[in-house]
Amino acid sequence: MARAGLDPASVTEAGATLADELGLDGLSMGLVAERLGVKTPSLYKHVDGLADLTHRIAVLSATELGDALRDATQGRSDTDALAAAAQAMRRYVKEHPGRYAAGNRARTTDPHDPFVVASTRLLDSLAAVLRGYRLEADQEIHALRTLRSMLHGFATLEVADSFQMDTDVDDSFAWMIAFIDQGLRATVR
Amino acid sequence: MARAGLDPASVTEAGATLADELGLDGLSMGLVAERLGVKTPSLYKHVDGLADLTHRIAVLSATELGDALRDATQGRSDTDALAAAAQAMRRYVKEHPGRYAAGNRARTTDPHDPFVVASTRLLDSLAAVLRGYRLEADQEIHALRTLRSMLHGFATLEVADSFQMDTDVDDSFAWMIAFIDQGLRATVR
DNA sequence: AGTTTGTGGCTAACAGCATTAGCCACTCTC
DNA sequence: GAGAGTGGCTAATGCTGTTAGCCACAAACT
Repeated sequence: MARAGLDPASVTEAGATLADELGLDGLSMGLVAERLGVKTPSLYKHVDGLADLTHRIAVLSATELGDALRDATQGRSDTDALAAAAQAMRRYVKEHPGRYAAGNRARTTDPHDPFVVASTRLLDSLAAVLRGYRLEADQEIHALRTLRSMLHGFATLEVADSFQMDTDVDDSFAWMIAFIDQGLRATVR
Repeated sequence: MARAGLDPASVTEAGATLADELGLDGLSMGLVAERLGVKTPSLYKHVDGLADLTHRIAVLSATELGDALRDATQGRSDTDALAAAAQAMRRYVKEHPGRYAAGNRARTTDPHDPFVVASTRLLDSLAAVLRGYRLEADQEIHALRTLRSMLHGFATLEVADSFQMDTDVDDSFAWMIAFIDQGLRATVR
């Protein structure tokens, strides 16, 4: 049999793409194998089963999203940085719902887990945006959690098709960003 | 064989409880049957398979959460109502993560689906809270989506154990509620 | 009370998926 | 060119969801 030239990264990438297309629940070892032109058991030479594959997708997702946030906020500050970060996050979740879902499913106890590293980097990018608002030090964590909750909540509700009404979702998102921007400005220092 | 006295509601309840205990992904027909003291195929006399069971749990969840919001906001207004609704939602998701997850997974096209009815009622309760802030009519939907995103985002991140740092999560939640309260007050009318 | 009918259990069987064991050919190295 | 390791494969197992078909009980009707 001709070698297929697979490795953990290519298997993960194929799995991530499939998860985006079918939803994370639709992901299966069989489909990944088929997509790679290989029989299912062959995947086990590169990846330690479906749980491991899912976790690798989570790491990929956190890394990619962290990069997207970094790129988006590069050279911007305050309101601009906030808007750019928010849009970047929303777009990433819309384009890669399966990957993002994998990231949310990830549970980890090990602090050396690459997922922890990647999501810490991701959170740092969001925290950097907030720094432009010069909040009190002890309020920063609360603001970070609030911002993250909003963005995460909005994006997941949107990809789950949970917004009824036909009012434009883009408008709502813009409104929400303006809302948090103004709120942060008004927060006592 | 002595009859077990099951019906769709009791099967759904058992499934919901199991989903809360094990996570929605841990839910299986076999476990539900075992918990009810019955063999797996018997469940199919009451429920149309795992997908149907999950959907019924989603309806249950939306209904219960709607009731909780209604109860919590009863007789309160403005800031009090907002805080009560927010706490009620957070508590529900913490106590019933599996049910709530089922509600988020629910996809539906049919407008007569009881899930649509229940979640509309739920959203109405949140909208009622906002009415106390006397926003412009065309801003209400945006504010509703923002509020919902925040609450949904915070609660799901919390039950997914996604908040690192050991800063008190209760404090962050209170901060977030105060944030949105002040923001809504400051919104131009 | 006896008969009848429908319902809600059951066992048996099957299909799909993840996973493991064990084999074998190709490829890279010396 | 010989040898070792790697990465495919087939075969087999176990678990889960689901369907088919049987049979006993309970309620309803005569």
